[in-house]
Formats: sequence, structure tokens, C-alpha cells
Amino acid sequence: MSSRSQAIADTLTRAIIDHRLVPGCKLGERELAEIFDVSRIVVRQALIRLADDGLAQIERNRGAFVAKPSMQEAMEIYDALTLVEQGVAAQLSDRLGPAGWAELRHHVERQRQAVADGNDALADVLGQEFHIVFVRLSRNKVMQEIHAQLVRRTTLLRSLISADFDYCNLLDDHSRVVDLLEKGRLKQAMDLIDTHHRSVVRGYIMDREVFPEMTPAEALAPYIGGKMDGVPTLVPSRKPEKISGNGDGAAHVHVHLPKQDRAPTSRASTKKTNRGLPT
Amino acid sequence: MSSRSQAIADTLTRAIIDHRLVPGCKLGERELAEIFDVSRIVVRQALIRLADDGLAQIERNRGAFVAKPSMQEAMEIYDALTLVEQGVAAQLSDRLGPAGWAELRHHVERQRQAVADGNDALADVLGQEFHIVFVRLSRNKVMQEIHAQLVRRTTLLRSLISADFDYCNLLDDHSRVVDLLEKGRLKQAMDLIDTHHRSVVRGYIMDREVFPEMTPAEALAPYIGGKMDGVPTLVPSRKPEKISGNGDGAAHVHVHLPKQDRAPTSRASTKKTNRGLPT
DNA sequence: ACCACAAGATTGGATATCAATCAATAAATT
DNA sequence: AATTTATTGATTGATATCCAATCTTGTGGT
Repeated sequence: MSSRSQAIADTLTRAIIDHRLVPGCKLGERELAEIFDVSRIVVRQALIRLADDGLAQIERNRGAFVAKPSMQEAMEIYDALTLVEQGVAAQLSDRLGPAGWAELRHHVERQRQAVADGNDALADVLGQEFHIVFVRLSRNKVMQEIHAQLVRRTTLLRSLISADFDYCNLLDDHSRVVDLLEKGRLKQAMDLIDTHHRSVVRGYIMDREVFPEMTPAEALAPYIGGKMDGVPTLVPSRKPEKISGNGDGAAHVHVHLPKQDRAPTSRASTKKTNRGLPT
Repeated sequence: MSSRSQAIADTLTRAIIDHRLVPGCKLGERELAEIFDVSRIVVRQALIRLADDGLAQIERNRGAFVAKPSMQEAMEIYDALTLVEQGVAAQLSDRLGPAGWAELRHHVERQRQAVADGNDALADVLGQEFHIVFVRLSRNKVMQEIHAQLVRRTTLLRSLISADFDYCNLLDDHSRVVDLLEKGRLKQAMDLIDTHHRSVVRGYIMDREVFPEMTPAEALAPYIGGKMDGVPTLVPSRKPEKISGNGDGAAHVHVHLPKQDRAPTSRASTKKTNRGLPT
């Protein structure tokens, strides 16, 4: 463990990308200091790290809040993410060896299996992870860190908006990108990456008021104390009461459609309103 | 001014990219606290910001040092920079209006004029700035910040290596990139961006031992107190003794060659060993 | 010359304290 | 009564001091 402030920053980051701490939520120093049982200074250092990461914003003499990006900024984040992943795609199409392609295919297959098993939670995590694995294969740690930060910020965005998109097409995109890239059809792959992210952004509606808030104490409770038990990450275990306190954890219905173009205006078929899993 | 720690982080960043604080230099908390006349905690917060930015590295119970990237990391930084600028180039080729192209051309022209006047210092700064302006035209603040961070890190790298490259060809690249992009020859422009950065990295030799060190107190003296007077930035004033204490500030001789290919192996014509200006 | 141990220095953090600012209430005025 | 003003309280930014853990150094003994 490097420093305590780093650990706290990690926990806060976790809570934010888990949507337990929602945008606009006040992150009071004294409150967090009590929760984590550290001094205010350590909390402040953690908040500085979060702010540098774009997940929090600090207003002078007013304190820190979970970042609440504007629609403009949301678009910019997705544009940046698209740019990075397209660039990585171009590099991979040149340099990636058979083992790399195999890893990507393996990952897609795992996700497909999870979907087939109806394990939505795992499928979601794998869907997120695909992008991380994709960039990792570039073997560029600097790029990885930039990309990971962008992914964190998109994850934050998702607790600010009500997503409404075709889940299955997004899932297939991963497989198709790998196919196109391995066949050397770089241009098409890059276009698909663009479409992939646009199809996520398109469903964003940002004027929605934020969900029932949790106080930081409630939100952070699962991460404190023992060994982070009860924190649901990529464990597919289905505890009756998982993360969210609200009961809209509607069973996701995944309908597998034949690939069809997704024109910017037509969005009227097989959409599921869901939270926390557009990848 | 937001917070004091941010101001100090900015000053340290400045000193690092000015090559006054060289890689490996110890950044003691107590020492910096005295220099800036603040408490150690504020210094620590500034160092955390620097570390997040990749300009410093903090080792537990050992303190902070100016980052000393490995050759591997240097390559990764340049790869990332290339990726970002290529992506921005692709966006600009679609979306940039006449005013944007004009601004780029104006900037190139200013740099050309500076070279013609023999004002190397100004030419250097403008060369650096070109990349910043280029990315700014994408109108994506998120991307701008990522790019700016990468540029800072490349600037840091330059105090770690001895560059040895053809200065004039690098200068012309900017103009050629603009030409190619405006003509819609995106592929060639992206290749040129790649070549541009590679031609910088190629000259890097990282085993060189670091220059005569300054203590942080000496290095930071010009930034402290008054209004940063005496800090040489884009002022073309030619003080006899500029930044560096070592006397190798040889007069740069800029020979304008007809464009020629720069094969990875052939580097035997019109190269000037200089410091701090490959852009 | 080499290893072990003690002394010193530095970092990471805790606590207490203070000034400045913001928020919200209570009071005063129109 | 409504609005404006003043007071109070809470929170942040920052300092000083203190303490424990760890790293470095230097000395001494073998």
C-alpha cells in the first residue's frame, strides 16, 4: 500500500464508478475523515487526486463534490475515448501477434458466454473490461493510464444520465471490431469504434435529476472496515440486495437481433433502459 | 488563484519544463517548504499533483524526485503523443473551417519569421506552441489537457537526453502537415506526424549522465518573490547568460535544406546538437 | 575490509489551532 | 409583512508542533 491518501482516493473512485456516490454529492472533509478514520489532511490529499482525475471538483472554500460534467464535457470525453481507441486499433492492426488476437477473441467469448448464462452482472464487467484489455495489448502503459482515466469518467457519466440503447448491438460490436481488425480492414474497424461510442452517447439525457442520493457514510460503508467484503465487483454472486437500494434492478432482457444499421434517428427496436453497462 | 498547492505545483512544473530541475533531482519537503515559505503539507499536496502528472515520482519514506523516465517510457510517451496528434489531425481534416487553417498558417508563418530573424528562442517556443494550437483547434478541452500533459512529459524528457537531429526539417514539418491536411491528404499527414516525432526520438540518447545539477533553491529562485521577473519564457531578449550555466549554448546554425527523406539510419547532414527545442 | 548496530534525518501522518469565507438563521428596518 | 442587514455557525485552507516508521549514514568492533 503506497500511501493512505492513495488508498482513500482508490476507494472513493471505486464508490463513484459503482454509482454509489453520484455527481454533485458533497464530499466533506470532516465527514470523510471520520468515515475513514484519518485526519482531514489525508482526505484532502485524496480529494486532490480525485480532482486531478476528473472525478471530483474542488471549489475554493466550498469543498469538494463528485464531478458533474456538462453535456458538452460528456461529448468531449467520448470523443477523446474514440480517438484513443481508434489510434490503438490502428497500432494493433499492424503490430498485434496471434496471441493478442486470441486473447481478444477469448474475452469476447467469455462475455458471450456470460450473456448466454443470463449472468448480466458478469457480462457488464466483461464488456467494460474489453476496452481495457484492448488498450493493454498496445503495451503502452502511458496510453493505458490515459485510457483508463477516460473510461472512469465515462463510467461516472453513466450515473448522471438515463441510458437508452440497444444493448445487444453494443455487445456484438466488440466481436466485429476484432474481426475487422484481424482482417486488416482498419478503416471499417475505426468507423465501428466511432459508431459504438456514438450509439452510447446518443441515448444520453442529462437533464434528468440525480437518483435518490446516499450520504457518503452509507455509500462508503461496504468499503470500510474488514476486507471490502460485500463489495460486488466481478463476482457473479446474486445476493438478494446488491448494490442499489432502489428496486429498479429490473431483469435485463437480452434479445439477440440480426445486425442492422443503427441510423442516428431510428431507435425504436429492442432497447432496454438500463444503468451501468454501456461499453 | 485557486489553491496555494496548485500554484506551487505550477511553479515546479514550470521549473521542470524549463530544465532547471532535472530528472532525479530530490524534491525535499522541508527544503521546498522553506523556499516557498509554506508548510510542508502544502508542498506535499503540490508534489502529489506533480506525481499525478507524471513529472515527479514519490517513493514511500524516501521522498519525491523529478521523474526520470526510462527509455521505454520515453518511447511510450512519444507513441501516445503521436497517436493523439494523428487522431486530432483526422478530426481537423473533417471539421476545421477556414479560420482554423488560417490560424495554423499564421502560426507557422510567425515561426518562420522568427527563424529568419535568427531569434532562436522565440522560434523554439513557437515550435512548441504549434502542437498546442493544433490540438486546441479540435475544441475538445479533455483532449487538450491530455495532450498538454504529454507535451510536458516530452519536455521533461529533453533534459534527460542529448538530442541530435535535423532542426530545419522538423520546422518544415509543421507547414507540410497543414498543407497536407487542408488538401485532404489525411494519410500522408498522419504519416508525417509519425515521422516528425520519430525523428525526434531517434536522436535520443538516454544513458547520458545528467547535467550539472542545480539545487532546488537555485533552480527556483527566479520564480519566487516578485513577479517572476527574470524568468525567460517567450521573451526573445538575449541575455548573455540565459538559463543554462554550462557554456555549450552554442550559436545554433540553421541551414535550410531541400526536403529530403530522413531514413532511420542516415543522419549525417546538417545536424546540430542542441537542447530544448525539438517539437 | 566487512558487517552490525546506533544515531540522525526524512517522510507520512495526527492533532490542535487560526483566519477567511460561505450558508443560514435571526434581527432590524422600511 | 417583506426585505435587507447582521450575527452566528460551519467548513475550508493553512500553520505549527509532535510522533512513529523508515531510510541513510556513520561509527565501531571483528
